[in-house]
Amino acid sequence: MDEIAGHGDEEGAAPGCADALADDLGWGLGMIFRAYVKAAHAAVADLPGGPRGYQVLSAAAQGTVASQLALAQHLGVDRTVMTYLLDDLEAASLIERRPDPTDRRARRIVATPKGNELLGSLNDRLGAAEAHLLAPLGTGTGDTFRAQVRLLATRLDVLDPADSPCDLADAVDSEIPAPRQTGRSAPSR
Amino acid sequence: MDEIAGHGDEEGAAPGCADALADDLGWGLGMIFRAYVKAAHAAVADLPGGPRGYQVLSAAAQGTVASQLALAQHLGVDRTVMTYLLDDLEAASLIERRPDPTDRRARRIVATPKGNELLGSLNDRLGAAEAHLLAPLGTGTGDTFRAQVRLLATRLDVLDPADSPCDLADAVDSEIPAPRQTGRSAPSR
DNA sequence: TATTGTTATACTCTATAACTATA
DNA sequence: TATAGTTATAGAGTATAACAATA
Repeated sequence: MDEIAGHGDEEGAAPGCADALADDLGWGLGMIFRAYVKAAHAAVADLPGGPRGYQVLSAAAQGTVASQLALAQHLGVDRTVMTYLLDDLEAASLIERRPDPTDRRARRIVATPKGNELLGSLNDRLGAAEAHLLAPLGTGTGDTFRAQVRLLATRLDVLDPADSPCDLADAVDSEIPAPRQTGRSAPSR
Repeated sequence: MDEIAGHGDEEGAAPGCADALADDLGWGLGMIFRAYVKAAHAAVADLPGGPRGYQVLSAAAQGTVASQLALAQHLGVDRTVMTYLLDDLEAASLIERRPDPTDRRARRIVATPKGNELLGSLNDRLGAAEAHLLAPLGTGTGDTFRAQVRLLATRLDVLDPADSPCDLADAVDSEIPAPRQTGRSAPSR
């Protein structure tokens, strides 16, 4: 897509901090998302593809990935990006591309034993990083926040019908033609 | 920073959708953030800089922007990016760079009358877009979510002391040397 | 003819390094 | 010497278009 990602700040934070940006949902989401990506990137360390490589590996370990395209759409990336991502993960012997017996064009993505083993430690490290990120909310509110994020992410399709998140497990047993959407909001310049 | 941004999906969402990715905080945050950026981009339409241009304009309208650097750090972008951003906004007569009487190196960023006027309608449109995004949560939970996002975003500094969000208003009256942080977590490859 | 996956190319955005002027 | 702002360059990441294999 486009922007909203950067790096560090300086110090001198005030407790009150009553500026308009703090009331801006976009600013808050950007701050949190940026902090998460930073923490997640450190947590997965040398995993090919960074945090997104983890998402691919995690999905592959479930054995429900019908095709590269379905996985790419589920993660919200282009299918060409998925090719590079899988190339790196396969080169690291973490996942495998297996031919789909019902469609020789498609490739099922499965995790290797090595991939499953690594996934275990990655889950632990990412879980710790997430807990650290949500620490300011406290335990109870942190769980509430997680639930809200999950609910919101899985219900985004009611806003934009072309953006539905849950097509992974479904696409396995039901092959939907999926009309390709190409419309984009015009950029600034 | 780096990745996690893409585009559309296909349809066929199941209500249950019980896959591991939905439990992944990073996946959820990515989905929400991506949807927000998409909606915000459409809401601000032809504003130079897109959603980030709005954040700059919003901060400028407050009259508390001590310098371009302070604003850049507050928004989490590089100071070089801020130059381009302000160039475009100034060319559109939405903001002005005024010399700081106390430091002839720094530039105060203020919104022009035209910028303030535009900001009003942008606030309306963005507010509607945000409400639409949070609609699946319901009114009460939506406000709770907003509050949690705000709280989390303004308390991220307890995690990484080098990343504090509230240095905008403070930097106006107290000039802090601010040791430049250059350390970065090593990327995958 | 349409779709999956791959490859090559171009574009956008970001990061790094200079440079000027001030302090 | 250090900092604010600018500019130029290089790099990472992404999107677009073409292609081969299959449906």
